[in-house]
Amino acid sequence: MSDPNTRPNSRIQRQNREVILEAALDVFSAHGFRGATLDQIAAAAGLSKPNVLYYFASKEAIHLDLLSGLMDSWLAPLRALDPAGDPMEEILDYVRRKIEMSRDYPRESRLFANEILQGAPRMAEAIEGELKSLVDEKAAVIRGWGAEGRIAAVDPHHLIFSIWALTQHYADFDVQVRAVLGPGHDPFAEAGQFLEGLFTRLLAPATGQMPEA
Amino acid sequence: MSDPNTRPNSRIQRQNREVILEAALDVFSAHGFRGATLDQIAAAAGLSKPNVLYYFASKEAIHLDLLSGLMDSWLAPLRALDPAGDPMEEILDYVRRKIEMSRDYPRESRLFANEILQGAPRMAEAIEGELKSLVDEKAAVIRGWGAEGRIAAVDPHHLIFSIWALTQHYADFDVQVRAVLGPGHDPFAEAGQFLEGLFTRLLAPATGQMPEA
DNA sequence: CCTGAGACTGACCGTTTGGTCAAACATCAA
DNA sequence: TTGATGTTTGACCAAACGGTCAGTCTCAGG
Repeated sequence: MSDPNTRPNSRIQRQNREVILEAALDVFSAHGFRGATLDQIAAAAGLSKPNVLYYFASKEAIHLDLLSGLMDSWLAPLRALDPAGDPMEEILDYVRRKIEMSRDYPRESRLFANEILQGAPRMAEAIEGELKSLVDEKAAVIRGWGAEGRIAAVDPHHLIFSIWALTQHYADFDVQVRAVLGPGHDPFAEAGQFLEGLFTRLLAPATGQMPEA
Repeated sequence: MSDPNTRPNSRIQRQNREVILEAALDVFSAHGFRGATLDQIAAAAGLSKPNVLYYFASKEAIHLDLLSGLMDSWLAPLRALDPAGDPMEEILDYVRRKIEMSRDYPRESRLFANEILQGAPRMAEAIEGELKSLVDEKAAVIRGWGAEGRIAAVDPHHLIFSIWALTQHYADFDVQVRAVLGPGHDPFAEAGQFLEGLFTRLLAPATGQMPEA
C-alpha cells in the first residue's frame, strides 16, 4: 500500500496528481462543484475514473485540495502590501498584481467565485480566519495612511472590497465583458489602465493638489 | 388538456407557476443550475415533483423562465439613465439603483452571476444583443458628457463595468463581505456611501475644481 | 529469470436524478 | 347526479452519478 493521499512520493504519483488537479481546475471552475463529474475530470486528465480515485479519495478531496492550495496564492498580493512603502504606489501595485492574477489565473478566480457564490460551504473558516485577519491588518495600515493625509481618507475595508470586485470582475465575467466590448479589445490591458486612473483619482490626497494628467 | 406551459390561464395555474418560480429562484441562486434538483424546488414550493413538472416542461424550462424574466429588470436601471439629465447626478442615480437592486434582489444577482460564470450558455444571445446594444447606446451618451467636459473623460464601457462589478459584488459575495466586516455592519448602506464618494471623485471634471468635501 | 509493490482497469453497485404515466381526486356547469 | 375538464400523486423508469473491488499489468531490484 502506497497511500498516495497522504504521501505523494514517487515521480509518477506527483505527476499524476498534478495532471488530475489541473484537469479538475478546468472542470470545477467551468461547472462548479456539483456541475462537475468525475468522468469529465478523468477524461480531461486522460485517465480512467478508477485511476483518478486511486490518487484522490473522492471528488470532494480533489476539490478541497484545489481550494486549500488556492487561499495562499490568493492572499499573496495583499500580503505583499508594504506598510513602509509609498501609500499610493503600494495600493496601485496591489491593484496591478490583482489584475495580473485575473489575467493569468482566471480559472482560479472562477473557482473561488463559485465557492463564495454558494455560501462558501467549504471555505467558511478560512475566510473568517486567515482572510479576515489579513484584511483587518492591512486595512489598519491603509487607515493610518489616510489619517496622516498621505492618501484620501476612505473606508479601507470597502477600498479593498472595491479592488477585489473590480479586478476579479474581469476574470469571473470574462464572457460578458468580451461580448459587450466586441472584438478587437484587450480587456485586461484596458482594465489595467482604467483602474490605475480610477484609484489614482480616488486616493489623491485632498490637499487641493490634483495629480498631473 | 390545458397546456399550462403555453397558456397560464386559470388563477390556480398563475399562482402555482409563481410559487414554483419563487422556490426555483431560491434553489438555483443558491446552488446553480446543475446543483439544484427538482426535489429541492418541489419541496421549497410545497408541491410534489410530478406536480411541478405539470406546470413546467422540465427543469431547464423553469430556469429559462427565470432568466428571460431577469434580463429586463436587470437592464432597467441602466435604461433609466437620462441623456438629458445632469451627468454626475444621472450616473450617481444609476449607482444608487444598482446598489438597491443588490440589496433587494440578491438572489437574482446570484442567479445572473452563476450563469455568466459558467460561460452564459443560456444567455449568450441576450448578452450580445439586448445588453450590448443598450450598453453601447448609454456609453455613447457618457462619452459625450466626457467630451463636453461635464464629467471626467473616462472610458465609458469600463465605467459601466466598474459600476456592475462594485454593486453586484455586495450581493454575489455577500457571505465574504459580512465575514470580513464582522458583526455590527450594514454592508449595503456602507457601500452606498463609499461608492457615492468613489464615483464623485472619479468623475469630477478636471477643471482644477475639486468637489467640496 | 523471478518477485512483489505500485499502477491501472473493466465490471459492477447503490443512490440520485430528471422525467413519465396511469390512475385518482377536485371542481363545476349542465 | 353526471360527465368533462383541470389538478395532483404514488409508483415507476432509464440514465448518470460517485464510488468499490477483484484482478491484471508494469517494472525495478534481486
